[in-house]
Amino acid sequence: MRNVQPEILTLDRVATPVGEVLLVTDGEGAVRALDFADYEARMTRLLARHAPGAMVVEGRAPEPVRSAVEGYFGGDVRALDGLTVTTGGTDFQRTVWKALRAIPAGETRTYGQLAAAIGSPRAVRAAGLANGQNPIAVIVPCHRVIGASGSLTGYRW
Amino acid sequence: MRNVQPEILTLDRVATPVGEVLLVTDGEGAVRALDFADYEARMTRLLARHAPGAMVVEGRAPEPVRSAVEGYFGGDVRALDGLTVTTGGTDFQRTVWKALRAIPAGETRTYGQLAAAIGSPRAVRAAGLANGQNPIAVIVPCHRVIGASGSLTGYRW
DNA sequence: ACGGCCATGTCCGAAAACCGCGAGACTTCC
DNA sequence: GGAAGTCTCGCGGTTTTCGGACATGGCCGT
Repeated sequence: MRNVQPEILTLDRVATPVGEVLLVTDGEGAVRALDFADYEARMTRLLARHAPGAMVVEGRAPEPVRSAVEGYFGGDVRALDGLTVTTGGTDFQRTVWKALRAIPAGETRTYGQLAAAIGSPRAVRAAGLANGQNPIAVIVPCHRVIGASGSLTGYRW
Repeated sequence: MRNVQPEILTLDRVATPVGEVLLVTDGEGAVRALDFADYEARMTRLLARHAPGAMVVEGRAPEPVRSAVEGYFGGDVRALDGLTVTTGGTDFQRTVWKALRAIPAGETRTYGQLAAAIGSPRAVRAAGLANGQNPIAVIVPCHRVIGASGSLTGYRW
């Protein structure tokens, strides 16, 4: 094989007040990955896992997506809500991420609440893990989840 | 992910004097897999390994390929020589299969000769295994390889 | 002559480790 | 006595590692 033409992903670099972000979109305008430039290695690793064999080329993201990202960092916390995201991962992971996006901006949840929301109240730790595998930082708000005591618990990046 | 549009493969069923054969071709007319209908499960498994995510639809293979297969089973042992095949697998496996196709019709080789031909004289057993992973029966003549003593050794199907 | 051992590359299944947690028991300090 | 901090253990899904098995053949020691 290996003549199967790989999927083409576009990597854009968007300047924001808090630093440069990397924005990866696919041919259909869906966001595939996003992270701060400082964590490029991490993002690349996650992307490789979720889109094996994809070819990443530098380029400009579709305008609506680009505007949304700029708008968010410009102060409009809801600017990202309308974006479509496409992720790989297992069913469990996608379920977790979907639940994450349902958290309104400004609110927080504990890992326990998150686990309960996806129907597996005891899969607390697993939910935390899935949280960390999320390739789309910021849009999928992994930062809105805190420990039961209100602490940050981890978040090592 | 999983909205990556999958590659489309065509599965044709060709009647021959010795039974029905399954013939899988891709959009470029290359043979991707071939086996007798009795071993459909095995072929599907190998295909899944070598072309992950591909979608298989029933249909008619390109006419030149179809004719070649019919011609071979009709008695023309060289009818398959001109076909192009496309396989997945590791480098080692592809090397083995390429060496296999180089064996003229009617001749045989031992596993040792086969291993020597690909430059790893001691990888005898590995060569045998690679032989079994071959998704394209008949065209890639796994049946022209015998044990050093002239026995059939395995070939459990 | 005969039997046993080892090399070689890959796949597969099982098992264990890994984690961005939380509850409950226990200790410590007022 | 009570409140707050600490330790231990189990939760569940995913990833990684490891140990076999396999379509054999040559070499070495008996």
